[in-house]
Amino acid sequence: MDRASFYDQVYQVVRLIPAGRVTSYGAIAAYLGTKGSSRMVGYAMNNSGLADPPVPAQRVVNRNGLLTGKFHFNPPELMEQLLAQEGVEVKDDRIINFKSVFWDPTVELDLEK
DNA sequence: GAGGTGACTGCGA
DNA sequence: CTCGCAGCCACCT
Repeated sequence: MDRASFYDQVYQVVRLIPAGRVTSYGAIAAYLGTKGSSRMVGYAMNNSGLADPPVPAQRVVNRNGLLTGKFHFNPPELMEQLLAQEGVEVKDDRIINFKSVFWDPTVELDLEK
């Protein structure tokens, strides 16, 4: 149960994000049941660079599709480069057609309904 | 053990 | 569209 830290749970979900798609911190938080604690998701990503296997943090953005965490990459511009590599267009630190590439774990993973 | 922090979100103006 | 305010809670010092 609590064997896996909140961090690990976040990493697992992020790694399930298919290439060319993105999701929001709130979506992940909601999937983990900590909907009200979207901040914790972002906080967990703080160690994403140290996680193993690596976490595609570039596929995680805020609710506006804005690359809020780009400055946590090294170098910062790496985030949009990785996204562009996967076919996600980024303009002015924001994802173009965000709705089209949005990947909601609560929908894609919880196929109950 | 207590306090501060923050890769967020929703709502009101 | 943008800006500001408050709530949220696991992790770190």
